Amino acid sequence: MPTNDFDLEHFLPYRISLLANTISQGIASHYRDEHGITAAEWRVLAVLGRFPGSTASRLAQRTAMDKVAIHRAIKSLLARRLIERKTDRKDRRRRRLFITAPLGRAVFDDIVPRARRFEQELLSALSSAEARLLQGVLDKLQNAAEKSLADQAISLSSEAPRTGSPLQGDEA
Amino acid sequence: MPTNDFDLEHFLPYRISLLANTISQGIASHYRDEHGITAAEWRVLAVLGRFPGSTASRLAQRTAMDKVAIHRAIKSLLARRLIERKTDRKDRRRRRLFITAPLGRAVFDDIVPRARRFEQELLSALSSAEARLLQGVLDKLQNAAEKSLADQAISLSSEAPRTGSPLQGDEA
DNA sequence: ATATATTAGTTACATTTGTAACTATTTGCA
DNA sequence: TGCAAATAGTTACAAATGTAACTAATATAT
Repeated sequence: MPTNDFDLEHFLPYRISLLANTISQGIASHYRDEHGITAAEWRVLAVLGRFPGSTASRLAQRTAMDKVAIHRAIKSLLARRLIERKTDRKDRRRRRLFITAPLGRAVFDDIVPRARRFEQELLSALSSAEARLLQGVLDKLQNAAEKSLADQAISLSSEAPRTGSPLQGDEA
Repeated sequence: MPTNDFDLEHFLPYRISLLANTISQGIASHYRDEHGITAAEWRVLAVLGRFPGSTASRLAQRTAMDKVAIHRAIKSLLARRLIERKTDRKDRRRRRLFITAPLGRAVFDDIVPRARRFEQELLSALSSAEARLLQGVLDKLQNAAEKSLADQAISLSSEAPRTGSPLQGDEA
């Protein structure tokens, strides 16, 4: 029996990918228009605002971007003097990053409220019940997706199957 | 007052983008491993399974991909003889596309159940109440995101502001 | 103490993706 | 009719992204 009744428009992975696409377009223009900031750069700034002195690899963990993407974002932010870099004296491989005093801070303080407003625009489309459930739903979907991904990785590799969880958490 | 309390991990656009990323990795490997199919190619197949004889531009509408992305997917599927192409006699610009009889169909019939299974893995992580709300939530978020995007476009252009809805629907 | 492995960060290259220009065909209309 | 505008599809080029190899510094183990 051939399967003709598959409907892309209601297929959950497609819906989510579409939504993420539309959102990232929206958010990209929010950031870009005023300050020429990409989404990746914005992520770096956001984490540095919260965790000043983070290293590139710490940023990679916290943003789920790989280290090359982080590197590029950092490079561009450094060039525009929105962040600065200090080599750690204990471990000279590490370079700690900080938002610069007047310049980077100004951009950051301008963008954060915009980001919040955009998020509010999205959330205000939902009923309060829906909004309340959303974070939990996203958590669960994220975990399920990661789990499925990990299971596949196991079934494909002839290596010894992993016992633990797929994504090890950060420190503290 | 500087804004230091912005938290990327709970920022809705980030969460959704992260989820979409993880899902698309998962789904990409689902498709790719057996048949060497990309997500774009899968979307084309999915629509052609439902609407045989669609043209490239119709596919672009139905998959929210632009015509160049569609073109590339089609090209690759043609090369592997998973789809075939017939020039419309009424309008010779149009080339109607069809999944090929044994080959394309076999791939399609193999992938659809996998896709469904993956979707089920995701949905089964949710409570029935959450699952029930999800489609509606995604619809609302999608509309809100599109609306915000459209509003921005208006505020940026010096053109006459649009009156209608941002995305015109399909025929039928 | 020294060789080996690991980690941080960077660079180089290949692949993918997006943007714009182009051809062929059809449509609208003076 | 015939000429401008629109549409379908394609191609060419530029920008973004991913993969792998590399350097420097530190940690580990003998």
